[in-house]
Amino acid sequence: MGLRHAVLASLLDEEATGYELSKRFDVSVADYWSATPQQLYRELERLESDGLVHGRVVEQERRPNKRVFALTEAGREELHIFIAQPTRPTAMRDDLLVKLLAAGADDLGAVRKAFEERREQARNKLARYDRLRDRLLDGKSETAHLRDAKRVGPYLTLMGGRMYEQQNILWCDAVLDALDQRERSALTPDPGDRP
Amino acid sequence: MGLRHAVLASLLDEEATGYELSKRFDVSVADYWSATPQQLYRELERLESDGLVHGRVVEQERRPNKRVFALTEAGREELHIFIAQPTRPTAMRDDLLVKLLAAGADDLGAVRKAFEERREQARNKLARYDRLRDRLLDGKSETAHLRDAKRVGPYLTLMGGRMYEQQNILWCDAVLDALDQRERSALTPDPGDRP
DNA sequence: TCCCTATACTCACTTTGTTGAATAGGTGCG
DNA sequence: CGCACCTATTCAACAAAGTGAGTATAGGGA
Repeated sequence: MGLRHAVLASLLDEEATGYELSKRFDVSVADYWSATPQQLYRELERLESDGLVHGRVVEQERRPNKRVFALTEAGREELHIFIAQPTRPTAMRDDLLVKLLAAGADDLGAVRKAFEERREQARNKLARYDRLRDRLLDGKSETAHLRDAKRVGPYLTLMGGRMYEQQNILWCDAVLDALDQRERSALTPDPGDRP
Repeated sequence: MGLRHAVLASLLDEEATGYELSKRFDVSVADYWSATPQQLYRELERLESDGLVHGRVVEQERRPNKRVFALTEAGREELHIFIAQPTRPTAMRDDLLVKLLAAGADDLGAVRKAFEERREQARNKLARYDRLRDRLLDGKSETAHLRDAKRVGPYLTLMGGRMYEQQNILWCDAVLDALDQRERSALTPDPGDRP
């Protein structure tokens, strides 16, 4: 039931069409959730049949008609209930971990490449988060924002993503360092080594 | 195809029955992957019919017979191929993020509770990782281990998990601090505030 | 003796996520 | 003018992951 609540949360700020949501979940919300258009349209239909969102058709002249979905009272209530329920622990499920775990001597090159890519991605995300953060704070201080903003969630989740990517970069650095060390000690004709 | 490779990687060190794997994936490998027994039995069957693992029945006297699965050459090859393939970026998909994002003024108590729980879980995991680390290093230094060990994956993934949990704790601290600030500024009769 | 836990596995089902394509008008560019 | 891309959605089929219950045997403790 993950996507369900992610969609509801995404509709908290403003109503949206399936298409708009697919943009958010492809780029913006994808920071911590992703979904294809198909999933979103399906989820929206289910949410509507459960009465948690309400869609109205907006006729457009020069574009296909669209259905704009908004949260209902029941939808807001559902979010309250969801928030109050126990959170089950999340596993990482990152392919990169599996690759590193499984890597033998032959794979170190490929693993290095994978980690360099990951580090690059993490750096890009971090930069994006920093831009989003600046926009969100809009010149004000963090303290002021946390005091005055209607909802603190958007800022604090952003900080969560930011810290996650920073840690990610550090981990990639550590792994790449370790691989370097390996390579060097494999190359040097190691004099005093145990067979 | 996530579980598939996680299972293969788990069989790299030693063969196992579905039951044993379910233990690993419930506790140990669950550090970064989790699966129910049913998933594992199904996955093992698929892997066997694809020739990536091979199971042999071990007759037991005082226990039900069991099937012990081991990697085949094709299984090892599959892991090499997997490692060399591009890694697709992983989304976080953490309910806690959605909860925080969606939280309004009424939900701050519930959110606080959720974050305190998460922090506690993270601390426990961290402690477990530290124990595993000590066992893995077995008195040797990190440098020595990285130089001499057959595979560096187990240690480096452990360090990844460790860093992840440390960052998790810091994030929980930050969020809980922010919620505290909120509460205080909501309680104090704020004199010079904009309506 | 009875119940609980551990071993070892299976069946049936639902929910999620992924892939590929079809439809259909509009905008911008060279 | 044609071609690629953007808006906006739908259909069909499948693969992967998760849920819940059930079966059977054995050992240990109250």
